[in-house]
Amino acid sequence: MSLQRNQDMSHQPLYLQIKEALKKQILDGDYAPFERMPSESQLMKSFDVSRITVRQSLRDLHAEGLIFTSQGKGTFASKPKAMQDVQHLEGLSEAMTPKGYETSARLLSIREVKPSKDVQENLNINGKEGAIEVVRVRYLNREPISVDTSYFPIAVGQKLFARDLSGDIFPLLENELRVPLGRADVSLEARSADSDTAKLLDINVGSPIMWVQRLTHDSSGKPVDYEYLAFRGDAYKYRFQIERDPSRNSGFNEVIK
Amino acid sequence: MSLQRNQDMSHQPLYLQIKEALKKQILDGDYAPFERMPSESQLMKSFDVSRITVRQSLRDLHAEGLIFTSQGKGTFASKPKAMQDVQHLEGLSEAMTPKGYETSARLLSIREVKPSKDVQENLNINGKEGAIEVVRVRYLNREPISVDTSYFPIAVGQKLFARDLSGDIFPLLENELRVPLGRADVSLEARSADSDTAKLLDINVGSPIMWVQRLTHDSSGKPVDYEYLAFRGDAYKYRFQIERDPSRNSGFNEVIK
DNA sequence: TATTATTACATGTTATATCAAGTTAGTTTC
DNA sequence: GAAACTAACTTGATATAACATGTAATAATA
Repeated sequence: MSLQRNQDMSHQPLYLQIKEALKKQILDGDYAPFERMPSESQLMKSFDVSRITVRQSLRDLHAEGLIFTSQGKGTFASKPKAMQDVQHLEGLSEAMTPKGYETSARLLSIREVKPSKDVQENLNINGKEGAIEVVRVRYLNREPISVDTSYFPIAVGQKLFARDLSGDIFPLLENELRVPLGRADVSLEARSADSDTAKLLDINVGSPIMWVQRLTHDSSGKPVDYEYLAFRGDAYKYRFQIERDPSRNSGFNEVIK
Repeated sequence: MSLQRNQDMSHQPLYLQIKEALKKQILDGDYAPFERMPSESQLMKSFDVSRITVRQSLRDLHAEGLIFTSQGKGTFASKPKAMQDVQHLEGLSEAMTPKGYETSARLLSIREVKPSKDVQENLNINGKEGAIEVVRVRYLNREPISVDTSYFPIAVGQKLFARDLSGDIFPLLENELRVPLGRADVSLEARSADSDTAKLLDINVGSPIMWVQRLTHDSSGKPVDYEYLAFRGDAYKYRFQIERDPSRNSGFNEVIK
């Protein structure tokens, strides 16, 4: 296994490279659920790194739930997480498209920018690469309801310059640019509108807005779109259903033995 | 600072002892949010351990969201945000406890009331029946983060009078009152704090709050708890993942983006 | 044969030591 | 005075080393 070592720029830490390599193997099914993985000393040899570096990789994988360890026994691939149902999606789309209303978008700007720390971390790019920023205002029945600020990696984002961005970007990505979309991480919080946002949304400064951060990945798990969505508080409601988790178990050590 | 070292049995690893000591300091408010904490070398001296041990403690605290670091600058106490997962139905303290936060609740009132239209419809009771109203302020790390107003049908609610309501109500319902919980309907929106809420949450009137309505059913589908949760906007974040449904090309992609 | 040591190997914990890289404040230089 | 340099911090990454502790298979023993 060859790692990109510290000779020039543009390299990731060894432990991250190892983590990604192992992660890929697990996700590719090279290790079946509950199958034992190579021991730390084996990994040290095959990657030619110290134990600390190996353990740092394993710790990250553990934190992501991809592996678990058992002292004296070894390290094992986890059972892959069950897919979430799609009920959330239904709730969100329902909130977004009340029947009989039309949505549209107005493009404010599209340009290459030096990405902020937050954008860098989420898109997994370094500060030297640029990112493509797209700012739009979205309307529901002629009324502004959100300001969307999206960041794309250069490779993907450059293709957007020549496209019509007055509609939806996701179908454009999927159908025209052939970027298969996968998981998205979303967070919601209530904030106050700053003056720019307030002006665009036609509300008073300080009015409540729903602040949404969403990181969308392609089907291989690579980030393709990180965005901030500022929704007018009085025009946005997020509905969904959740199930009580009946299994309150702890730890998988029992499973092995 | 004296640590229990490896002389006999019944001791915890040094890094865990250090982690707990620092955690206590943070939760006790010895370090204000965003305040710089002692550097790694200072911690090495004061605890008389190696840097690796200190860093292991800090890594755990970081994973729990209690601190954040900035290379070259230092390590800082976080302003903790309550985060809940949408996948499962759980109360706040259930969600937060495994992440290293301390939660508590203060009971403001519990009484029988004539239910509002909204409560009647959601609990599926008529205006002649009463309902039990429980109002509480919930705290995270000693700071108020939400005002919870819950309504229960008489049958369930009466049993709550004799109970300790300073913790989470869900486990109480399930374990002590033997009410098996099932699905819940939830909605989130951003609102402004009214004067009562603002006073209880120690924020200014008009500050953004996350307004949550939640209707919880038992496992047979009968409503058992309808509640309004007013979260401080700066202390609450709702986070979840969604999967793209490959079988359907419409869905959330088109709607949102 | 059944039990007990032994041994080999697994992860867990901790120490010491470098070098890299980001930040800050002071000092020098132009 | 402003810009550049430097020194002294900070956290980040990585190597080598040792011992503790848990597990499993094998060998020795009762």
